[in-house]
Amino acid sequence: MSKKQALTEFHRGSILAVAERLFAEKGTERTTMDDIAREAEYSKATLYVYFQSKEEIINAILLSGMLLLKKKIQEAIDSHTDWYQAYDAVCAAIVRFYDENPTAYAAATGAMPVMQAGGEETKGIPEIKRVNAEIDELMANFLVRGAAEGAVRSQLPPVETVLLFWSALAGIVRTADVRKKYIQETVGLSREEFLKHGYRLLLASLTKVGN
Amino acid sequence: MSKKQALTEFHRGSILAVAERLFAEKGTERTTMDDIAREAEYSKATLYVYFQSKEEIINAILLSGMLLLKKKIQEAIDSHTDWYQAYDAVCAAIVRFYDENPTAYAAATGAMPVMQAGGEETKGIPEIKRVNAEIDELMANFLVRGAAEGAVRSQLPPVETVLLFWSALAGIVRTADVRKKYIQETVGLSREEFLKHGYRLLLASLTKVGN
Amino acid sequence: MSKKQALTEFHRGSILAVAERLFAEKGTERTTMDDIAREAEYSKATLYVYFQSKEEIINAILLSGMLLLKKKIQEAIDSHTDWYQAYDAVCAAIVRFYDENPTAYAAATGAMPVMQAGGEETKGIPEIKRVNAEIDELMANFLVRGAAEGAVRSQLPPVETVLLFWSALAGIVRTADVRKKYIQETVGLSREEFLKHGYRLLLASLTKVGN
Amino acid sequence: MSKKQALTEFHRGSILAVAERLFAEKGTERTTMDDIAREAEYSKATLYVYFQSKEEIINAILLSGMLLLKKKIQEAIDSHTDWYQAYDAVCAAIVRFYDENPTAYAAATGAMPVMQAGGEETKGIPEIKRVNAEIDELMANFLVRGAAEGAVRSQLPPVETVLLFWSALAGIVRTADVRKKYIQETVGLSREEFLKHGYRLLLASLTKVGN
DNA sequence: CATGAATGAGAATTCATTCAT
DNA sequence: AATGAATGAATTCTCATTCAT
Repeated sequence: MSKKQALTEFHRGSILAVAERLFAEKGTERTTMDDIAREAEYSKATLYVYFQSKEEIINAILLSGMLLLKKKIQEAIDSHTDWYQAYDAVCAAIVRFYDENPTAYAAATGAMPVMQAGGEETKGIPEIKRVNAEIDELMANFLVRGAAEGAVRSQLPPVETVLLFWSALAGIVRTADVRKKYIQETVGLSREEFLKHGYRLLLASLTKVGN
Repeated sequence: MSKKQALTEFHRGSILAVAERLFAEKGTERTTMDDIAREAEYSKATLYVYFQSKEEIINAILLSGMLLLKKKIQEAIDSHTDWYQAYDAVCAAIVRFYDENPTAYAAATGAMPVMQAGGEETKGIPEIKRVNAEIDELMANFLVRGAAEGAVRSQLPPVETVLLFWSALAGIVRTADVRKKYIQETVGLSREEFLKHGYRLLLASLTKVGN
Repeated sequence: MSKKQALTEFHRGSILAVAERLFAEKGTERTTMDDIAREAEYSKATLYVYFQSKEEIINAILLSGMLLLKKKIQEAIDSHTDWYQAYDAVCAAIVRFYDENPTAYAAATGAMPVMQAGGEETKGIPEIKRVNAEIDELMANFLVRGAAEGAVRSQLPPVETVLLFWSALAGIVRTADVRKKYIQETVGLSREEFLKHGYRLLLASLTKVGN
Repeated sequence: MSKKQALTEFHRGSILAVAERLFAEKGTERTTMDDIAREAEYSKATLYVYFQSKEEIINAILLSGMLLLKKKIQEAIDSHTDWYQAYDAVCAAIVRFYDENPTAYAAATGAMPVMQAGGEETKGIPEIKRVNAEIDELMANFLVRGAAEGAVRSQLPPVETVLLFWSALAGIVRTADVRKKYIQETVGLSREEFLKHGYRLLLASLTKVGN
């Protein structure tokens, strides 16, 4: 990559980092280009040098986030030969990802609509959907491996189960964050403990015997 | 309630009904006061006679939605003496509620932030939180009943498990809707089937033996 | 017309009057909604209460201008039984119109493109074109009358001749205005004299014998 | 001219050629410096090496256009000894010029304001005006020649008549272009035929006997 | 000389909210 | 109570111009 390209990537990255943070804090809708410009310490016009529109910024965050998520999950899967340990690693990776990329996570789990009302699929959307599907596939294979190792109930259809597991986990992760204070007050668990219990509970639904 | 109060309630109700529908269609952010006024056939200024702000309209919808949800869940719990049948009824009620009150559901499951960034808790928020807690309690008791009847693993701490179950189900319901098309294409299940499989899977995590 | 409608018309009229003046001074492109709002002493948002867009303001000016022009020409035609006198009256009316409605005049003579680049004919454009055609017809009939009275060379095809005459006159009127100073300096004629000579010259091209 | 100057002229010419084309396509206002830079394959900043501002580019186009026009008219005048034939050649040259240099033509005929609202005459404007006057003179002499040859009514004051003729022709040329479709539909004439009829009609106003 | 990069100053349009009647 | 009218404050996006290298 040339020096010029590297610099461009650097600026795009700075902008995306700020945007990701602001989106996480206030949502994409309530985050204005002015906000991003101010925090990123660029002029508003400069934003438009690096991105064609606000939507492109959002999509860039979603896409890079999804790619990262895929990578993290893959690494977690490969990290342990023991399926149960790998399962924990995968869940932990997902939680960590949520912490660092809430906006992308929202899109990955369908909590944010990825297509515009306009109807025409905007630039970048197809890639996002593709990576989304690749993640599903990754997880489905992981389930198949679990079944092969005797850990997972073999009568569960992998793809469907992945979608269910994935959405259930997404719900738990989201709740653990949004209602953190409430959880602490009512059941006295830190977010991390709550999440751990959460994916243990989900594990029970996948495995042969109550865990 | 005096005649005047009744009339006021009528108008508030008309407005809320329209707002709920529009929020469901376009989201709260993209629904304007103009939209609501036009569809409800009031002048925009009149909206401000019955509600102090757009936010109050949103909160009113959330609150009434939560109250309704609580009622529906209570009814479902009471509908069957058999715990397993009651479980199905509860899940079905929740899904139905999501269809009819997506905005309130989003708030009930934490998918929508209920408090303003401003810091000061706006009017109505405490009530919403209270009802939210009451629903959790209702469900916790239902779990306890399940344990008493031998259906639910007794070592599960009820309140915590409810929160987990609740958030997992919320995730599944949301995904089933948002990714309906994707689910149909990849696993060939209708939304209803997918949801049914979903709460059966979650049931397995609660009960003693794989179901 | 109700009082309300009358008031609305009043406001629309005020806005249009200011816009017409600014368009005349700086052109439609360089006149901003801010300019119009400031001069008309409304807030910018109020402009959007009375007109859906800047384009609607422009079109409204064009249409009302064209209607007025048509009326003035009709009146001029009817003002004298003698064709030559009526001819002078028509030319004078057109000149006067140019003074008062330069923007509409520009559109009427094709000096301003009436359709948007977008392709889709925007609201109001068809009416404008229709009135434009009606004016051409009016003038063609006037020529026919001139021929019947023996004033105009009868071998001239009326519609075509009107288009030519009309565009030639438009050119003269425009030049008389834009190059007023230059004309004064080089030939020592006031704009009015220059114009009078202009339409006398054009008359010569229409009539049997050099005039 | 030094080699350096020649190179500079080359670059200025490249830029102006592109700008002229774009101005013709979209108008000066809607053509951006970015557009020009992209098409001319220079960086935007380089444009400012060769021209102080967008306005200077516009003026340079106007000036070179006017010079070209003057040359073409001169050639047309000299092309035939017969005045009537020369007249046709002049008109044809003007029409051709319009096709190739619409922006300059607009300025030459006053359809585009040549001076800025700012008041201070920008660089290049005086030259433009001078050439404009020279063209007028050229044409006036041509008229005088016509009178001497007995073709043109001798009582017509040459300079004034040139201005009138010139503006009338400008109007016809412009209309023939802008309303081409309308003309085709209503009188069934191609633009070329319409224009020919146009300058024949104008000829009648100049000559002794109806033509 | 040539240019990549950056931006200040707008531009049209939107929307929640207020207020006189 | 009900509302027509008005608007301040944003919002996304654009563009001519500058400047360090």
